[in-house]
Amino acid sequence: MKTQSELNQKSTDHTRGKSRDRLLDAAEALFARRGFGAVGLAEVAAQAELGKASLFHHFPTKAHLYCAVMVRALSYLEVELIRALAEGGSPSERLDRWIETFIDVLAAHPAYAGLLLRVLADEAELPAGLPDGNEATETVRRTVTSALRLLREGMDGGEFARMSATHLLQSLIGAIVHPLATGRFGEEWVGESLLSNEQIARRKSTLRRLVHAGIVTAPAHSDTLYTDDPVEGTKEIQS
Amino acid sequence: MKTQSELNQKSTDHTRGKSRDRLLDAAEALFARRGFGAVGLAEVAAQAELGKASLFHHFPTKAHLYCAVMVRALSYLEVELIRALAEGGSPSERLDRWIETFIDVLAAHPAYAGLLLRVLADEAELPAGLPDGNEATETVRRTVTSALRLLREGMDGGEFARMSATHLLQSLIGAIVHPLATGRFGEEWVGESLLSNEQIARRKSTLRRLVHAGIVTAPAHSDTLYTDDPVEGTKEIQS
DNA sequence: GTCTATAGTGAGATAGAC
DNA sequence: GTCTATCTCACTATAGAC
Repeated sequence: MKTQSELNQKSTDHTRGKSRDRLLDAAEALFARRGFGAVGLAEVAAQAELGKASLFHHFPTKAHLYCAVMVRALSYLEVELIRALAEGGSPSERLDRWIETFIDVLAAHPAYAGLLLRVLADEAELPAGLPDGNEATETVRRTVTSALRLLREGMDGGEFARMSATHLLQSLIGAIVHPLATGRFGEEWVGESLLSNEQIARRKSTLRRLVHAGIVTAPAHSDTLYTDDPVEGTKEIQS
Repeated sequence: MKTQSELNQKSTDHTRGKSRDRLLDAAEALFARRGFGAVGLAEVAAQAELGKASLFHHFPTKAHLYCAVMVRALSYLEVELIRALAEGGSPSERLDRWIETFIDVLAAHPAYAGLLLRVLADEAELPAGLPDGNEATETVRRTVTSALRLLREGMDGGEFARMSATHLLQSLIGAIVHPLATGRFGEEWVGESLLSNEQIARRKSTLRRLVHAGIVTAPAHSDTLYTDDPVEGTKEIQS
C-alpha cells in the first residue's frame, strides 16, 4: 500500500510536491501576511489548488495547520542558527555568523519574517494543548537560549560589552526581523524589493556596523549602563 | 440640549470618559493584540460596556474604527517625536532624545507597540479610500521622513557613520518597537513586566549603547560598508 | 445615544459519494 | 484523497423602538 507516496517524502516536483506540502506553502504565505484570524481556509485550499474539504484530511483543524506551518519554519531557522553557532570561532565571529545566517534564512524564505513577528507578538495564537503548538514554543525557547548563551559567553570573556543579554537579544532580533517584515512601507522607502541581493547586503552591513561600532562617532555623554539580569539567573530557561 | 456632554469633551472620569473614547480604548487594546481580522466587534463593544449596535453609531464600519484607532495612536506618536526633534541640539543629542521619547511613548501606551507592528507589517489592513486610513499612512510617512532627515544630517555632518539611512532607520525602529511588542515571550525571558521602570531603563540603556558604541569591543575584521541609498534621492518621500 | 431583534453573509467543520 | 453538499455558528451590519 502506497509505495510511491512513501518514497518521495521530500516532494520533488511532479505537480509541485505532495498536496500536504502545497497546503503548508499556501498557508505559510497567507498566515505571514495576515495572521491567524484573518486567513480563511478556503483561500488556503484554493491557493494550494485543492478543495476546501480536502484540507481537513491533512489538518484536522485550522489551529493544527497554523502550528504545522510554524513548526516547519521555526525548526528550519533553529537548525540553521545552531549550525552557524556550531562552526566555532570567537564569540564575535559566531555572533556575526549568527546574524548573517538569520538574515539569509529570512531572505531565502520571504514569509518567515512575518511568521516570526506573529509567533513573538500575537497573543495566544499558538494554541497550547496542540502537540505542534508546544513544539513551536519549545523551538523558540531553545533558539533564544542558545543565542543568549553566546551573548553571555562574549560578555564574560570581555569580548562584548557588559549589558542585559536579554534586552540586547531582543533588540537584535527586532533589528533583524522587523525590517524584513515591513512589506509595503519597507519597499516604498528603499525603492525596490527588500530581498534583492543588493538590499540584503545592505541589511547585513547595517547590522554589522551597529553591532561592532554603533553609529555615532562623536563621544557619548556618560550614562547609567545596566549590566546583568538579576531575575533570570535562576530560571529554568537557563538550561 | 446636552449641555453636559459638550463640556467634557476631554472625558474626565464620570464613568470613564465618553463612550466614543471607551470604544477607541477597547478597540486599541484588542487590535494591538490580535489584529484587525481576529477581533470581533461584539468583544470591543462589551469591553467598552456598550451594546454591539451602539458601536455603529460612533463608527459606521469596522474599518473606520480600526483606522480611527490607528490615527489616534500614530498622531500622538508623531507629535511626541516631532517635539523631541524640535528641542534642538546636535544630531547625536536629537537621536538620543528621539529614541528615548519613542520608548517612553510605547511604555506609556502598552498597546502602541502592537499597533505599530501591524501598521507596518500587516498587509492591506489600512483600507485605502477611508479618509482616516490615508491620514494614518501619511502620518507614518511624515514621521519616517523626519527621522530620515535627522539621520542624513548626522551623516553629512560627520557625526554619524555613513551608511544607508533607510536601513539604519528600519533597524532602529525594529530594535525599539519589536521588543515591546513581544508580550508573552518577552516577559518570560525578562522575568517581569516589560513596562516596569526598571525594564524600560534597561531598554533605553541597551539602545543607547548599541547606537553609540555597538556591543563588540574586540576589533572588527574589515568588511564592505554600504553608504548611500541611490534610488531614494529622487523619490517624493524626500519631501 | 442606547437598546433588542434580526437580517445576511461567510467562516470552520462534517457527511458521505467516488 | 478528493470532491459536492451541507451544517452550524459567529460575524458585520441594519431596523426601529425608546
